[in-house]
Parts: sequence; structure tokens; C-alpha cells
Amino acid sequence: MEELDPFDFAILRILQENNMTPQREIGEAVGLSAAAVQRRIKRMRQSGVIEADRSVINRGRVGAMVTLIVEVFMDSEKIEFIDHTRNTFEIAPEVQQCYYVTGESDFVLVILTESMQAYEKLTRRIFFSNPNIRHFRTIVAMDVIKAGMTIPEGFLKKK
Amino acid sequence: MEELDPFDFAILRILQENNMTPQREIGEAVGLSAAAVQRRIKRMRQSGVIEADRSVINRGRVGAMVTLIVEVFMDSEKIEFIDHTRNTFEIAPEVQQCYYVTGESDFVLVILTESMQAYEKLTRRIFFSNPNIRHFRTIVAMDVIKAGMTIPEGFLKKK
DNA sequence: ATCAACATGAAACAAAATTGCAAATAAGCA
DNA sequence: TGCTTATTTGCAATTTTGTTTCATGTTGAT
Repeated sequence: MEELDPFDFAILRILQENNMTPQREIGEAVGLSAAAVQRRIKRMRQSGVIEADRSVINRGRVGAMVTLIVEVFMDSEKIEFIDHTRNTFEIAPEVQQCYYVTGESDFVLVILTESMQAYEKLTRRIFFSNPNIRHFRTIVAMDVIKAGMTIPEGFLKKK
Repeated sequence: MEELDPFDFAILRILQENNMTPQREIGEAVGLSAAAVQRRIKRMRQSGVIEADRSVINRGRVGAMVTLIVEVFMDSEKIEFIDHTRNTFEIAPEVQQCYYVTGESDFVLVILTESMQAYEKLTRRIFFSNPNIRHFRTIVAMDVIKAGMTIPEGFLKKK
């Protein structure tokens, strides 16, 4: 668990916008040589600061999709039930995001399916088949205004 | 708005997992030459099928953060108010995701802040200052089990 | 002051991306 | 069906980018 200095943060800010930026260009932007940039990036990938490098695909262009936000209410708060349920969500590819939350509900999910019918089938598989789920509340997204995983600029500053 | 063939889908499946995969390797995997792969990728970037290429940064490693899910209830459903509010959310860097939804509420947001105090300040800026927001319900995430934007495998198949 | 550990830039090197071109394939159209 | 015109492909050459090497410089501890 090493430390990140302002150079690292500057590099991260660029990479989370566009990880295809040439190292030479990054170097100019942050004030380092390309070689130094390359070493820092390598280190951050190995240490896990950079988790992955991905292309972001435009949903609308690869077929119609339904985005759903689901609030899940558990019956019991017993750890083993929670853990099992969490694992169910983690495995399902349709579950894009899963948050373990406080308050009335226990989980909030963001789900992506091809159709409402597909969602209906999914609910049977991951909700109705689980006796520890008391109930769940589905919110249908009509439009995805914004969807990203980027960390706000201000976070990537000094420590 | 061109069409995607099975080769394109196969390439997309690889790129959304790891966009640093060499084109030669992609070519071997999908059964094309590296040059052909390169042209297809270029086309998909230009046409917007591939929206962006980003590094994914590990939240925990760049400082403590609070993830919040917020349900927003509007007073009026008038288009101009909705549009204005939507724009507010779109601009705010702390708002990672914004969904326009059906049902009791009108928007669901996923927000990332440095602290609860920072969130409190944010609410004043984007919620309380907006007279068309009747109220909002905040869910605090204790743990992010899973968070991605990748499109499930099955979606990237034939058309 | 000396030493050790480490980060740096410049240059050499390796690997990958990109382009030019001829051949193969697919798509209209008579 | 046969012909023509678009595309798309693979290969090889070229260019760009990423990676490693190495000598130098900096920092901090003894």
C-alpha cells in the first residue's frame, strides 16, 4: 500500500479520461519524461491503484436495453444470509452494480437487461428463489442521463 | 448508424474487458489479421460505438470516499424544470450517474463525495437551491460490492 | 561526509499501431 | 447468371509508441 504523489494523481486524472494518451504527451502535461511516466503507470497497475483498462461501449448502439435500479429488503440481517445474497449479485452479469447499504433496505442494484421480460426472468433467478429476500422495489430508468465510474477531479489531488 | 457484425461484437467483448490487448492478440482470438482489427476499432471509435477508453481507478486507494444513492422527487413534471434539473446533475462532477426514472421519484443519482460533510454541502448546492425538488431520499452505501459499466456478454452477440 | 536506496532523463531497443497496395470477397444491377 | 463496382482483407513496409538500459542526481540515514 504505497503512497501516491502529485505526479501520480496528475497521471491518473489523464488516464481515467483517456488511457490511450501517449506517454510522451502525458509526460509533457505533468512535467516528466515519458520513461518516468511509464514506470509510474506500471507501478500503479501492479499495485492495483489502476484496477483495469477498458473501452466504454455505447449502450444504445449495441441493441436496446433496459436499465433498472432495484432496492432489496432482506428478512434477516444474519451475516451468512447477507454474504450469500451478496455473492449471488456479484456473480450475475446483468447486475452491473451492487451496493450494500444502510437504512430500510439492504442492497441497491443497478441492473441491465435486454428486455422487461428478461428482467422478469432474472427476478425469479436471483430474488424469488432467495427466501431471505423479503421484497424488492424496482425502479425503471427511462433515460440514462449520465453514467460513469470516473472519480471527480478534486479527489485526485494531494493527500 | 452502421451495423455491427459478429467480428465487431467479438472485438468489443475483448476491449471492454481490457482495451490494452494487442491487436495481434485480438486478431488471433477473433480470426482476423491485426490490420483488420485495427480498422474496425478505428471505425467503431469514430462512429461512437466505442465512447471512450479509460483506466479504472481503485476508489479505496485514492482516499476515503462516500458513495450515496439518492432518489429525487420533483414537484412539477414540467419539461423545462425537468430539463434544468437534469442539467444540474449532469454538470456536477460528484454525480457519477444519473437516471431519469418512472414511478414515484423522478431521478436516481449515484454520488461520490469525500465525506458526509462534503455531501451535505453538495445537497445545498444541487437540491435545496432548486425549488422544484420536493424532497430527496439518501441511501448511504456501506460497501461497494460491485461497480462496473461493462455490458453483459450475452448482449454482444448477433443482431 | 559517506553510503545506500531510489527516481530521473536520454538513448537504444522492442513491440505495437498504422498505412499502402494487390488480391479476395461481397453487393448491386443489367 | 454474369458483370461491374464497393468493400474488406492480408501482407509487408513504415511510423509511432512503449520498454529497458545505463549513467547521473537526489534524498535521507548513519
